Amino acid sequence: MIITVDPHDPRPIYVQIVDEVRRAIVMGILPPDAPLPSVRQLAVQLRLNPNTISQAYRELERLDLAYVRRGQGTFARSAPPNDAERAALITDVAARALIDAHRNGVTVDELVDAIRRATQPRQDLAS
Amino acid sequence: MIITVDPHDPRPIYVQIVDEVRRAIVMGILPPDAPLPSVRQLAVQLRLNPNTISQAYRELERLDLAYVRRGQGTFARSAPPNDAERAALITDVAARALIDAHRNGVTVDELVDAIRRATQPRQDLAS
Amino acid sequence: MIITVDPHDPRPIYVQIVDEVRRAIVMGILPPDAPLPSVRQLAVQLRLNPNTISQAYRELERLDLAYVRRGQGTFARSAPPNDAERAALITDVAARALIDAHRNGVTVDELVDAIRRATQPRQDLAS
Amino acid sequence: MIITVDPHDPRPIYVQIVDEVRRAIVMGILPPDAPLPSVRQLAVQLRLNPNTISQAYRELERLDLAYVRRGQGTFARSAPPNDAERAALITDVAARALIDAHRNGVTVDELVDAIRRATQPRQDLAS
DNA sequence: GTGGTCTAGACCACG
DNA sequence: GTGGTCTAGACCACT
Repeated sequence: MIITVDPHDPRPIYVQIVDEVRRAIVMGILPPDAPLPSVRQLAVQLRLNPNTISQAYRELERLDLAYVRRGQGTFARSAPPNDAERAALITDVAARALIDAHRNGVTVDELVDAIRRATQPRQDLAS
Repeated sequence: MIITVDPHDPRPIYVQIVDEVRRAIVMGILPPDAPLPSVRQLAVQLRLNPNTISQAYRELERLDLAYVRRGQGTFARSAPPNDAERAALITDVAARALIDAHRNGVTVDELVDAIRRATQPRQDLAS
Repeated sequence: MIITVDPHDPRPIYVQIVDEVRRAIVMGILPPDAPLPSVRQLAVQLRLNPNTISQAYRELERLDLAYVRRGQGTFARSAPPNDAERAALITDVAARALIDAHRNGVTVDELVDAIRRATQPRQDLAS
Repeated sequence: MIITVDPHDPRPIYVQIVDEVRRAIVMGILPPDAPLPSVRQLAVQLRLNPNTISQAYRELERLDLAYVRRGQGTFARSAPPNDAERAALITDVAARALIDAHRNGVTVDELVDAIRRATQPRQDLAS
């Protein structure tokens, strides 16, 4: 289980951790009851204060994505969604993006182009 | 020119104002040199602290979307639709969509597909 | 609005604060949208670290009993329950106490006596 | 003698064990000098770390509810039903009820009334 | 070993 | 002024 944080990311660090772990759980990379890295271990690995990790884990518990067993650690809770749930989720994400685009006067093509550009930043520079 | 803010919106109030005005300018609703509402007038209308409006207008000036004429007020920039500004706006929208997708374990391809599907609901089946 | 904490209480301090504020809100002492004491102010008053107050307020927000307005402060949210809700609440509390008592082999009379004793600790010592 | 623990119970595991055994002893289910299950046996049965059972038994000894005979095991105290212990247990139950009531803005009188009402559902209306 | 609580103190964004 | 985030470091309870 690899978790990374980016200090240049505008999201608070603890939110970045929440998002990373959420993704791992939602996608089934972390199956139910799988142990998350311990607070201290992750703090050392990411060179962060344990409190920051703790805050992230507390948030995950609040989101019902993880649970704590005293003296044992933190564990993943929810099962990955089935195909129908996943399809609905994808549609939701797309819908939110479209609303955001529309609100800002951005066309669909511009949005898709920008997404492509952001995720395939470098083409072949050679030749 | 109608500006609204939503206290439930997670964006800071002043950012909401910036976004509203930016959109109006970028989309041509506010033509070059058109006067923006005065700080005091807008503060009364939105029931906000004038400082908040000021902060938004300062940000608009910083973004080169407006300019101040002492004693006269704030005006939309006369420059041609600011391409750089528009590009930044598009990039922002794309970035938000990508964060949302990543958060939910949705891949870029799935996101783009869903956007396309949502906006081209009907497809010509003929040759 | 008076809030007190007792270091001898086994509950964590932040939980004590949550309980005090919750009670004030639930009982209508703090009407909807009434401002809670600011984090710093309460920290000074209770001689606690602001982080501890913050943790309590975050929990209140999680419980949907308070909300935060950036730069303005924290405010009470829910309205006091009506009579029927209140009666149901009281019945629930009593039911939980009875279950607890039964589980521990404590009779109803013993429970009531102990409650009376705990809340009227000193009778007239004179005469 | 059946002992169960519930991982969802907010009480620490070892406290749950103490409470179960305490109740059995206080209520006379475990007569004086009756042997408690061995640490290892109970650990296997409850799928717990033997250290946890040990901690519970140590607490029981501290509470003067059990005693250890080296090489033989742990036994219920022979003393007459421990009045002091029982009183402490009753006080604990009452204290929990009071915290719960206070948390929910329920007064002591309301709590006692509700308890009485719940346990004396029918009342003689005759003379 | 695990997570939970608390203190002290810093810096930031917001209104 | 407000709350939010983060660091550093301490002590505690639990397994």
